Amino acid sequence: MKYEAVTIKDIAKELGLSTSTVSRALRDSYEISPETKKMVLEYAEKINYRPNPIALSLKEKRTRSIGIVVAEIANSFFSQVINGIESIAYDKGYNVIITQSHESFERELMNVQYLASRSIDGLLISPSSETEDMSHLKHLHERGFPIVFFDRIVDEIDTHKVIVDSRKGGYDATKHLIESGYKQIAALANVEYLSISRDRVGGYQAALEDHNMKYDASLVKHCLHGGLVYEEVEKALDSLFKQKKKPDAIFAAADKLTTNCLRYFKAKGIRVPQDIALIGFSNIDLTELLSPSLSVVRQPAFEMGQVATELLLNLIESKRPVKDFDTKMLQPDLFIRESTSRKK
Amino acid sequence: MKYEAVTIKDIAKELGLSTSTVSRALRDSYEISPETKKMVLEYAEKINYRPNPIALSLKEKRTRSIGIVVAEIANSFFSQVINGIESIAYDKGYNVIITQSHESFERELMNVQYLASRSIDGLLISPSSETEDMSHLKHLHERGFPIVFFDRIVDEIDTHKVIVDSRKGGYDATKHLIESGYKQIAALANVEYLSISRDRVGGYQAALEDHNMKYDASLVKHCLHGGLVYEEVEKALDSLFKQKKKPDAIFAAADKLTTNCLRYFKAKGIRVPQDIALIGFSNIDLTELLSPSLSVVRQPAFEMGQVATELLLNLIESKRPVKDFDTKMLQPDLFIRESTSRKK
DNA sequence: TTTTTTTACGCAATCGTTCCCGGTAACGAA
DNA sequence: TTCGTTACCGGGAACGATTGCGTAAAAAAA
Repeated sequence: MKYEAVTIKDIAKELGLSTSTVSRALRDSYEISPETKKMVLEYAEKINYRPNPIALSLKEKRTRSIGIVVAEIANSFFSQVINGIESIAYDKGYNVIITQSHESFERELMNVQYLASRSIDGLLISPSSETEDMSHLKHLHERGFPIVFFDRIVDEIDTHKVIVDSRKGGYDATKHLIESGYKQIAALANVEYLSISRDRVGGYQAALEDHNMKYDASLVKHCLHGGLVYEEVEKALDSLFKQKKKPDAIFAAADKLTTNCLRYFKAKGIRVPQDIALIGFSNIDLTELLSPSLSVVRQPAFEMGQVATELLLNLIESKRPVKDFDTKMLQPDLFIRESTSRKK
Repeated sequence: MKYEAVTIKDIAKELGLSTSTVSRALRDSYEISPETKKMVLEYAEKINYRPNPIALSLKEKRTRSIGIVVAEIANSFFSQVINGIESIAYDKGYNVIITQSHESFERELMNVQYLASRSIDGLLISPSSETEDMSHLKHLHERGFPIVFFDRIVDEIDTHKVIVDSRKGGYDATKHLIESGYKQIAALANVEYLSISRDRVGGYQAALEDHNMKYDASLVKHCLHGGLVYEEVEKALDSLFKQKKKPDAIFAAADKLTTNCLRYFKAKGIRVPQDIALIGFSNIDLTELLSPSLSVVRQPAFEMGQVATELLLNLIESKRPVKDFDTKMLQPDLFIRESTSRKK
């Protein structure tokens, strides 16, 4: 079924004018007489004329739309980021195209390829946990395509980046556990090569050392899909609990890891915080309704989306190639609730 | 900063061919000699040529992309629907553009206008709770623009629709409350003119009557934004608890209503299910981790997205105007947990 | 050898819009 | 009368890709 829209030609034909005149009348050019303008404008209104953005894009070599690649929109953190992105983009007249990698490198590649082949003016991306090879993004960046990274960043590509002080988040969470009396603190993180994993675990390690507690690598487990699949969390926790010195607290360094820990404890009849304490990165807005209510490190997701978008639009609208790039760092918030009550 | 992509012209110039020849070589036309083909293909590969989808769209009058309008992607139900949509769309080579109305009519209008002005081939929409006037969609539909409604449908527009048997969902939830011994069952719903509200409350009413319990309109409250803002839920519950016959159970007819009820009870120190039972429509995957774990009516969101997309693609790819429209009805699932334990 | 067919490619129109050049009236001034 | 100005408007190229049609050269058939 084809849908035929009205074009500038239809107006020109009906009114006995040329397309140039109609175009100019619609754009309120000084070269067109007031009467002609009025006539064109009224007729355009009458037949509900809308300029074809596709044709405009072709001519202007810009689409006034930006692309987003996130792991999962179902993840509260990402949906909050997206809301932040939208809030700025719409203000500036940009449209937003959202795609999901589902933590798959292949999907990410597909999405980036599609988006980049001229249907967007710039890209906001938080790479999938599977993504080690960055050449797809590197190529684009080298050819001057505007890219801004948020949350998960890549050292080898020099462009604007927006991150949360993950190290501080990990540090504060761990410090809180230590000060609440926990002694065997395990950490659960996303894959190692991901920037946020390194930093969050780095903060965890620093907090331990600052409090004269030994860092034990066997207490740190990594999950390939960031907890997206329950089984990987189950496996990690199983192995933790099989060790001779069982953990009495867990620091989970990602949203899905945190909730899947809780799911695991519930399934196994392990009580939180009596048997084990739990704190994690999470942006879900139900953490205080959980059983027990969850202590979390919360990221300023909405703000992150806003900042990233502003940076990207700067890149897009800059006249000259940008060579100086910023990395903005936002601060996480620590929320203390029942899941890390002081150890008795 | 402008990003210059490689075009077919660059290849033609470099190889001393015409653009037609290059185009045909790339599309593997029989009219081109094997040697020329090889040469073109290799050079295209070398400079990483990608056809410009904008130019193709202009010529073919189709963009191979579909638009989505939902209230909130942060809502689990919608993000699951979107995943269902994507799963089908990508298989068929369609791209997906997601927009959010945030339950605002104005935002919905903006999004639909943008999407429809020729940048998408079809529309999947679940109108905002504020939307009473459907003329923006009606106009499009009358001009043959493919639209499929899901979840929230509109009687006055005759096109494909995908819904969940909301009446059955409301009926089953209410029946479960009755059979668990609750006597004063209140209902909290989205705005009245929304199809799903009518049906869910309709099911609630039918269940009461089938069990010889009087339907009391004062026990049914509506929230303009479907519980998106906590205050409207607070107000509705306040007024319910001020009545002389206080409810001993609540049936919440939307995701946000359900969780905000829980939030309210927690804030007021009202125990669930001892003081009041709670059951609601919800698609969040944390309901069993809540305190108490939540009895819910769950909708087959992913499947709904798949079915809606299949219907839409049928419309788009149909040669002749479609006059016969389907309304597919999917079945909800009832999950019984602690929040509706039998009354003592 | 001549005619026909096949092969392999180029020309130009097309999609909807903008914008650089022109062009032509009308009018006033010289 | 003639030139210059201003006010309006149209022709046509351009953006990138596809495609119907035309055609030269080569190959095959007569």
